[in-house]
Amino acid sequence: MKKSKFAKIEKKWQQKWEKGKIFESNISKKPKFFLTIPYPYVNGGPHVGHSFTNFRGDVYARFKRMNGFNVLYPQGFHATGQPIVGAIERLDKKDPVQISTFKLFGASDSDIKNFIKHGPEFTAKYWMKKWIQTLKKGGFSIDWRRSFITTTMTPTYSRFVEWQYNTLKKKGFVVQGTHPVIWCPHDQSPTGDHDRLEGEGESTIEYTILKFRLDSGEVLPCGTLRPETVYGATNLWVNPEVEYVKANVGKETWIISKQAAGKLADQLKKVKIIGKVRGYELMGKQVTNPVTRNKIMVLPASYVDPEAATGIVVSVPAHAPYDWVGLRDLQQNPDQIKKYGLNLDLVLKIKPISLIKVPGFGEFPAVELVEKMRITDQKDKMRLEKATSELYKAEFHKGVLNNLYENYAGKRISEIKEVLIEEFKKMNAIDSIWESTGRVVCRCMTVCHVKILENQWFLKYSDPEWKRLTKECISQMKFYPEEVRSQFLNTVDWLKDKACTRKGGLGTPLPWDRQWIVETLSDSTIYMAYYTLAKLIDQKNIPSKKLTDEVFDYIFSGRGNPIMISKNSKLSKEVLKKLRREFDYFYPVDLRNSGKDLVQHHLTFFIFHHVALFDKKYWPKSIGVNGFVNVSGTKMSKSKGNITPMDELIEKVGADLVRINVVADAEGMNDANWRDESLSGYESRILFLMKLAKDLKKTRRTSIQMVDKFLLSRINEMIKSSAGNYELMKFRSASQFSFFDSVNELKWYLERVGGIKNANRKILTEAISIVIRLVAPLLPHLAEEMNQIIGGKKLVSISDWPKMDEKKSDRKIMEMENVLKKTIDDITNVLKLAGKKEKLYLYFATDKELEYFNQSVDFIKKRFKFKKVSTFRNDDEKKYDPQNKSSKAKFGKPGIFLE
RNA sequence: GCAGGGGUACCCAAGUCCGGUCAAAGGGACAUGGCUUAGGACCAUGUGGCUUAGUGCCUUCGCCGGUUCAAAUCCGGCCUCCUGCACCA
Repeated sequence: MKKSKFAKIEKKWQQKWEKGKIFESNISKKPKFFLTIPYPYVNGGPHVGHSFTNFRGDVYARFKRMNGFNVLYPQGFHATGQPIVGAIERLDKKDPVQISTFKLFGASDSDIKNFIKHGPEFTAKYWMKKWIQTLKKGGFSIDWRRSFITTTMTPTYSRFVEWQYNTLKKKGFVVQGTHPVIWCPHDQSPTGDHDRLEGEGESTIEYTILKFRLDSGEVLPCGTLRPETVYGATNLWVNPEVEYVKANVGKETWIISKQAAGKLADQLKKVKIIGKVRGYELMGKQVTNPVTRNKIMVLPASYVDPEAATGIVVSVPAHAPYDWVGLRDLQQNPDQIKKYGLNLDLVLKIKPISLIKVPGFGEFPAVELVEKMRITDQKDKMRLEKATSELYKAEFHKGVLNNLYENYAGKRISEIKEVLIEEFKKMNAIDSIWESTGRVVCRCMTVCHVKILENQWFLKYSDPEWKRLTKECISQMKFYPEEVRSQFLNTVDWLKDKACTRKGGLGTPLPWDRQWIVETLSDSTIYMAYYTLAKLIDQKNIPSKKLTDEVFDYIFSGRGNPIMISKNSKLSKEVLKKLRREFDYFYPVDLRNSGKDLVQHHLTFFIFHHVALFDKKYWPKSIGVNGFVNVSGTKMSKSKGNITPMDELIEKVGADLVRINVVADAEGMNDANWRDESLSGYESRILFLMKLAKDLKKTRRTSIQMVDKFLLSRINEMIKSSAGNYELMKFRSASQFSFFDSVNELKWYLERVGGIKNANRKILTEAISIVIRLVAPLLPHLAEEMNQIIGGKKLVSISDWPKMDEKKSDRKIMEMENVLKKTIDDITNVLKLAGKKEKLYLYFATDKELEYFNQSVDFIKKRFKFKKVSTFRNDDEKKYDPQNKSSKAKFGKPGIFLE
């Protein structure tokens, strides 16, 4: 692989930075600025996808450092939970995808053997080292003394998590409860989106069970999402080919599919199977409708799926396309009726019962829709599904109940559904069963169902007071871009209680119930506070057992008696006070930057936990959010094989080019796009600046001209516009001003003065030195290099941001230069229309323009290769003006005559 | 389904909050000319249409409609793309 031409330069400056310890941040008199980005999960190395968030963090850190802040920019590493454990399991099974992913990031065969041999913690630490190597190569301005890896691998950090949860529990924000989850009966664990072979995005939903009863007292429970249609039930459907079971459910005996029995057993019901019933045995039996008390019949339907709900279905043919088609099929098939020994007359007598009036439909919407869509039989599942969802939606939102409902006639379904369910409950007519919204298959190939977990621990995000505090914090925060604020507020509103513990994977056990481990998103909400302590904890080699809850309470709040606490914890009073001082100096978090996908969970949790655990003065100050990184316009993913490791990229094109190519590509919530073809544009401009810096010694002129003042004016403008955009994390705009516009101004200046020799050394040096500092956050290594070339002694990384000098920013000169540029455009235009000319005559309306242009005659002459250029006031009597062009002259627009 | 953010010329993208100065910054890409032994790099010009000695006009900013002397920008409706939706990092 070809190495970047900047590699040597970058290495050189990285070493100087490290030697000078300039990014190590200690308590000082300067104002501090504390920023963090999420710690990466270490089951692989960094790739371009990480680069956006990471580099944005570093650019901002560098910008703030140059603006007089004592910047703390630390970096930790994350290894809580299942993924790294899963990765090792896959390696063990020789999974080629996992092996190639690790190899992509630079692991060798022997590394991989070691991963399997030494397990997840070893592997996580291996990748942490890789990350640090790459970040150093990228020139990140991180204080490495504060790094750590979660959670139990750093016992002191684990202790910190324990303090966090003990405290949350004391405040009532951690509670125990039950909760439905999608569950794999084989793995005996919840099946999250990422663990699914099939059914990503499916969630849990509660079906109502309508308890129809046989005369014998046994229950035929029907699962439905529309219990309100029970009034229109004409029959039940049972699949004659399926073997059902008879089971004691609570105090009743239910006939249900075998699968349903399994589900109910996982849903807090006592289920005991006591026998079997063949579907066909139920045909023709009479059951009593639990609400209307009407008697209806059990009929056969092949579409009834034993996997779905109870495996028994209530038929409402007027409003359910499936039911109508089932009924129609049966009525047109006397053989079938005979086969199951049903009474032909009774079957033929069944008619749909109309319940709901929907605009656009008559009495029996399902019948109409089936005919309209030409659904031929119950095997036509595609069209039946479509008809069902269409009709259900229409009826739910626009449907109105008819007179069958007595008290509720005329009401909309959407407003009456819950009321009816309550009523049915009181009648002991219903029960419920949980289902997933669609089929979910676990990675282990097992079909999943819903389990109701008991004794799960929850973070009580639903707590109104907690929500209120969080919103109060949000209202005081800054957001970059400001648009995400409403997203945070919305998230706070809809956030419900969240399970915060798990049974498997790496992590910190819940201190009071150690069978549970604090789950990853829940142990990573306030760890920024740990950065402020990490350095001292390492240096003083403080054991975790000395970090008692009392100690943490004192450090984070300042409350408590240090002498007593020191005595109890055996932590020296001096160290205790030092820890407190570190925290108090660096906290709060001034900026947290992250990808936009984290807004709805991590970043919101981050705020929740801070307001719960810390005093107001330690609440976070701002959040920055950015988009993702696409590669050449397509989303990055393992399956597309377009994951580009950051390391490789830095080797190939250099850290600064990678940095600017990502960071300056998009701002706001937009996704950045890695494009190789953009690199040459950056590179050629960088090389131009480098050459200019080297060429400074060739400058000869000492007099000051208008052009010089113009250059300084423009560069001064750039200071302001760059800074404003850097401040708002709008790095694309910042690069526009600091880099592209500045380079264009410098190029224009060189052309105006007629080459480097005719440039004014003092002016040009000043301009370049400003530009170097303006681009330094984006191109830190190359800025250092250029600064050295022009004789700068101090490291740019810790230099002051250039000051905007109002006196040097001369509006009038910029206006004049604009007149000149416009005039040049006009001359170009005329030449194009009129053909080649040799002499130019310009007529000005003001002396000022005349004077300005007189200093630029050589430039104009050279540019158009004129033999002669003459300038006049428009009222000059001695002027040469055969076509009276001087009459066209206005301020800002001189008259032009060419011949 | 719920919530949030988008759709601007060949491509990326600024402009939208605070209507006119917007045929619409900047960057790519392409074309022509210059420079060069050649290639690259660099410089100039051009990239909706017609017109013109430096001008003027018409059409254009997802689609349809509205407000206004005036709309990429304000209002209403529609189409469409992206992100998240929980025990998963």
